[in-house]
Amino acid sequence: MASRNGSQARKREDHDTASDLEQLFGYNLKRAYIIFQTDFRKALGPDGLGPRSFALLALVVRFPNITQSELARALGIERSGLVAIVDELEGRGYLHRVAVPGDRRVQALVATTEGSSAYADALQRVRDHETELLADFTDDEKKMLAHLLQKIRLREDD
Amino acid sequence: MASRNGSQARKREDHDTASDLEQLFGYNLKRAYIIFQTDFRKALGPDGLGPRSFALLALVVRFPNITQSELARALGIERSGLVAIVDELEGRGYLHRVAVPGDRRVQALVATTEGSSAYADALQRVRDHETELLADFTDDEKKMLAHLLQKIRLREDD
DNA sequence: CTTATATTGTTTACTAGGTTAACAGGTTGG
DNA sequence: CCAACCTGTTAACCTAGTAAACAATATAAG
Repeated sequence: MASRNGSQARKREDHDTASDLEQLFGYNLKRAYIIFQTDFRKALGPDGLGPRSFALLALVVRFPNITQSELARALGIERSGLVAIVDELEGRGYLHRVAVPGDRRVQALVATTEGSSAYADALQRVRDHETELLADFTDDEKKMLAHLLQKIRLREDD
Repeated sequence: MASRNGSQARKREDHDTASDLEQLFGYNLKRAYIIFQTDFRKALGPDGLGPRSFALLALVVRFPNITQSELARALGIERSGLVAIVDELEGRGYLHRVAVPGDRRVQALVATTEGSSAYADALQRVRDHETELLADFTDDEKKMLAHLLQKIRLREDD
């Protein structure tokens, strides 16, 4: 039995006992992000692309011959962090590094046909999972959410 | 001269060259979260509390004698992940583990006065940094953002 | 041309923030 | 009394990065 101490009689689950955390945008943003990320993995399966690989492949498919430095800038991460992701995607046969005639430092990235179709398939799954996650949202709410998140991203380079 | 050239000069950032990523909620949520998290650290300094420790301390201050299992549920992480955070906060002298008379398995957590005031200070800094990050947002937009993020969190236990 | 500076991809070591599985000790329901 | 279940904890692991150094290459300045 071991009932709680008298001073601690109120239950944690009560709505009127919310912590400061619930009012903070950063905390709620994080929790929301975790929900999406978890569902992303579920949608693409245990052997499917991870979020990072998916994002990188999206850019390579969209911008053939993009370089790793450009990718790093577009994704907002360091160049060094890209290497492992590119290695993984090359290992799957989804893209390859190709030499660029004018500049021998650069390794441009090009998606294979297998990579393009794997990406198209993954994109559909991701869109479906997002649609389901936001099933309770009206079109206006979705538009508003997209707008507000984009607006936050504008503050990126301050 | 200024009008046409200016808009043509932007290359990758243009709307007509956007990747699919820009339309995905998960990706934008992640980027927004990164922006907040980075600014959080800047606001609290190199030796300040990290986001995890801050969140845990917030709950301990708000709910004295909360247990680690209850914390894990509230924060949405595993019990095992809490140990290091509690150790850190105990090491800083911000809280301590206390035995609970009725149940010898449990170690209830109580914030010290030092912990409470460090938390109050940190909370103020975090609120200020969020205010600044969202300086371009109207009150309606902030309310809407808070509402939408909370709504996403409702899908947590599906 | 030559020298200084910058850029590109890469490796290595490190950090943050978790998870999963196992476990000992303590509690509780049948 | 015993089986099942909680609690905190450790250990090993995973994801997603950063920071610093480096060789090869490219570009700018004198």
